[in-house]
Amino acid sequence: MAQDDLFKKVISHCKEYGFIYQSSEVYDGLSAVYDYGPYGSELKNNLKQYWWKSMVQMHENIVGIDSAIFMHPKIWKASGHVDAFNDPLIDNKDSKKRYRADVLVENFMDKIEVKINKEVAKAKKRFGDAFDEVQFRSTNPRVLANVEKYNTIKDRLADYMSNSKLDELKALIEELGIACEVSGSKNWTEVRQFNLMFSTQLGNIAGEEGKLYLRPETAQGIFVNFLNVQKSTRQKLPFGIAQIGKAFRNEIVARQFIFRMREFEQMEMQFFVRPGEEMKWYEYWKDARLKWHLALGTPEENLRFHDHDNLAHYANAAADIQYNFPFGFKELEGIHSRTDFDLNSHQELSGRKLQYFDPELNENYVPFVVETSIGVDRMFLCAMSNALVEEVVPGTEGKESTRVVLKLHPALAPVKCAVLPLKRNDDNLTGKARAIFNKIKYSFNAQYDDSGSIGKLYRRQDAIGTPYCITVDFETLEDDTVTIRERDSLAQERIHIDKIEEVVRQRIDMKQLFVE
RNA sequence: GCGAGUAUAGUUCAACGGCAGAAUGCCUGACUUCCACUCAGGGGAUACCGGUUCGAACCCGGUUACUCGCUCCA
Repeated sequence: MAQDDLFKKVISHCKEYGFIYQSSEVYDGLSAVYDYGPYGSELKNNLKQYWWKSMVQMHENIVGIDSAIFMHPKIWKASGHVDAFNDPLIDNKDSKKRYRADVLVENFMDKIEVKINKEVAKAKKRFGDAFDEVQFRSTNPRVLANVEKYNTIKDRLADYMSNSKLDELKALIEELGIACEVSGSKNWTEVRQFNLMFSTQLGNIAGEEGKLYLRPETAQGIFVNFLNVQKSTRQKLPFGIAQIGKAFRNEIVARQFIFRMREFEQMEMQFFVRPGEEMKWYEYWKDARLKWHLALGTPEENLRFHDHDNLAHYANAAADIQYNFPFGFKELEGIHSRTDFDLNSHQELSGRKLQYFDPELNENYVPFVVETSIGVDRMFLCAMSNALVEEVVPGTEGKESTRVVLKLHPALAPVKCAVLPLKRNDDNLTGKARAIFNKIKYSFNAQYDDSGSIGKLYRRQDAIGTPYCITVDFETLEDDTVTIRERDSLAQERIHIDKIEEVVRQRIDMKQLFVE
């Protein structure tokens, strides 16, 4: 399948088979918000369960929490989200290129600086050894004028930025005659503020609300609970705290289906380590997280590491695990060495000590943090893009037919097993099949279906990724055996009714993902 | 957010400014001994709001959503 073709097919398959719907569709939808349907929520839950098991249950030194979405507003001050994600943006109407307004001004200031230095260099050449640079800088009228200009701009920019004077920022850009690099024109839109965080209010009396943010990441809920968790679970460093939860971000451009949504779900783990040991653990988690993806059967060639060049304000090393989505290699998961930035900030702003007493070193310190952070929805999209296949299979009377099949790992599949009567108009067969379904439904998610020919029923189950189909035929009525059909190989095996639960349970067991 | 394009049954596509149709899927029944069989019947759509016109799915304006470009990230 061609790549962009695949993307369209994934989206329509998700809708058609009840995995994902556009939010508020009857009202024409809500931009960049999606709802998970019956099979989608099963798959999503299975992904979360796989992550939780592998992180929390498989590590004695990792525990899980579930912190609230609402948090004290100061948390976002401390984390840097209030300041770092409030970029003033401006568009050039001719080139359609978008810039950060403050960066435009800063670039202009850089040019002035270059001019000054050129002037100095020129004079140096002219005067030779006798040149006194300090004196020249403090007396040359052209240099002085430019320094004056530079400082004025710097002060004004600082004023406009810290006081959100967007109109004046635009006026400054026009006054300086800054032109777009691409179009060369000075045809600018208004400067607009980009707010990363959604705000809401606490308190139910109008006018008395306190401003509150919906969390833009789950990590801060872990940081502010660091000591609570450490003390109540008696953990010693290194140890980790994991959390799965919703986060909210206003995106400038939110697109590409569920890849970038305004409301999304994160699976994050913050691993607290002794300062100086963070790079060792950073490498450890990079490796561990890649293995997690490979265990699911995600092809190695579709996964790669991508090291960040521009580090976020809190990190000293950062890498992405990228997946080859239908629209190219994009970030699926991030592994960040977050230093002690977050705990330190919270310690400063709250005035509470957030330190660990290390009995080995006999000293207190603020731990360093290595974070693994993966988007559930991106993982969902990865699993779906990876699994959706169209293939030619032998059909009736030797004719070939195509089938659409979701080759999800059995442990992730929304429905584990379908029970299908070979003929639907025979009460003995349907009755027997229903009885089998009613027996196995307690063990795992199963389905009963008799509304079509056996071939059609198989195809339906293929389309939602059901790994096993139990077919009840006339032989079943005689000796209580059924055929169990495997989704990917189409192989059929005859087993006794009493063995169904055991056989299926063993093949869908998540345990097999943890065996090295 | 800006620009360009798109919007008709669940899906894929038709319909001159003049009765909105097909295929497929779905539901019901019949038939069928292992990979979308066949037959009969049924339900189902012009994204939304307004304008032009005797008459609008079709022309015009606006809104919304989606796709593609420009930025950021899980």
